[in-house]
Amino acid sequence: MARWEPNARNRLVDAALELFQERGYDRTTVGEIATRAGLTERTFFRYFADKREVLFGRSGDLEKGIAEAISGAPATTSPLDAVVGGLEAAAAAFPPRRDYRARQRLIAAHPELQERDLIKLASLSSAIAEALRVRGVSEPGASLAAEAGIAIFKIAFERWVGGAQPRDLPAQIRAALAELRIVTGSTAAPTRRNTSKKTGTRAAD
Amino acid sequence: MARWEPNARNRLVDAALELFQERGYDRTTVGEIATRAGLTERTFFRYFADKREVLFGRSGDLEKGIAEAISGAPATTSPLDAVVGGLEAAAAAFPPRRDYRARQRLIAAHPELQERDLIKLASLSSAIAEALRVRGVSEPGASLAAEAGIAIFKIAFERWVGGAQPRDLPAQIRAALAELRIVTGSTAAPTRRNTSKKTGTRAAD
DNA sequence: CCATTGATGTCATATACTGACATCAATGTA
DNA sequence: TACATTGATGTCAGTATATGACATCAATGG
Repeated sequence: MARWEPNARNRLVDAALELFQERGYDRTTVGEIATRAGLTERTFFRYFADKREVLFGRSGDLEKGIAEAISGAPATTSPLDAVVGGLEAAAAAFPPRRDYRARQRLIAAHPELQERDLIKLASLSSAIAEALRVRGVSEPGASLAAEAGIAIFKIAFERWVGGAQPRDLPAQIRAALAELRIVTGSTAAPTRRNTSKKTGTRAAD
Repeated sequence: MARWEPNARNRLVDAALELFQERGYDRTTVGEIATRAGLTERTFFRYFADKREVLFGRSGDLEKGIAEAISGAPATTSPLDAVVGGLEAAAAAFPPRRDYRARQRLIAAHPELQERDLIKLASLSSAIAEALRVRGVSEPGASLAAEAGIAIFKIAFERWVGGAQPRDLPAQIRAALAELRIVTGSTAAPTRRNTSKKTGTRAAD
């Protein structure tokens, strides 16, 4: 018999989600979360740096997946197409949108959670920019393409989760990309030559 | 004789900046800031919702200025051009970049301050999107153009404050816009530095 | 002359978070 | 077997942020 029940981390996440639903985010203390999970407040802070973080556990995985998808894109793919391709690939593996509804409601209602959400996206943006630089895209193009990708993802995700009629997240992403190209005044065909200036030197995937 | 020294708010801001420089952000308590400003901790929290906010006092003005500039743009101006025009106009009125250096260093070194910075930009993005909607731009185009504008501003501001050679902030903004157009596939050109001052980047050959 | 206002102070308290140290089953190892 | 080590957890004390309730008192205006 194990000394402790397993999955302490998951128990904390579940307890937190339940309690946030039942009583709201600010009227739930970390101590209450820990108690429901059969642990103590001190242990909560060993798993999560702060109270907000319990809602953002898996954000690192996404980062890794997207960066890999970008690295794997053909060398001829343009920066933004590589980014959006990576986003689509990651999005295809997302759980059904109903799993995000409660969480998104919480975030929308609490600025401190929005802040955390935003910094996770900023971190994702940095990872994407880095993946582009490895492909030979120079600054500030890499950062701008990354930020554009994040903008696309934000709007697509928002509409996917919140929209009335269910539409595929990858489809939302493609739609947002097309719309961005319209508002930026882009007229060129979607797939163009790589704008990288070091195309020939990129690593062979 | 007035009952209290005037400019309590500014005194708090100045005291905070001084102390953050002297001892670092986390080793400065709100009580110390208040004391240096000749006030009490409680009064600090009457002027600022939290400790971070003391570094973000004027962000509301920017929002208003940009929104107005967008509303004032000719009806024929494209959404993104209207946004960037607004940003340029606001940027032209910025204090010299050395006034931002210390603050940006602080923010860069403290995730909690980055979070606050990001949510201010998100708020600016919402205001811009709203101004575009008033102009008749529909969703998701309005939000995407707004986010694209923020992306441009972020990169331009970063390079303006941190860059080695001083280059006009409006010029940085125009350069970032040109680069974004390249990277979204608006023009097919390499990501070379555009040395021309005002014109958009053309295909170099 | 007096009531009101408003910026500030005082005090009490909740909650988030951290450091230091204790506990003790499991696990390895002489 | 005996014993040292490890690692997840608990206990406890403390600090800092943030908020509510109430007090103060010069200035202001009728």
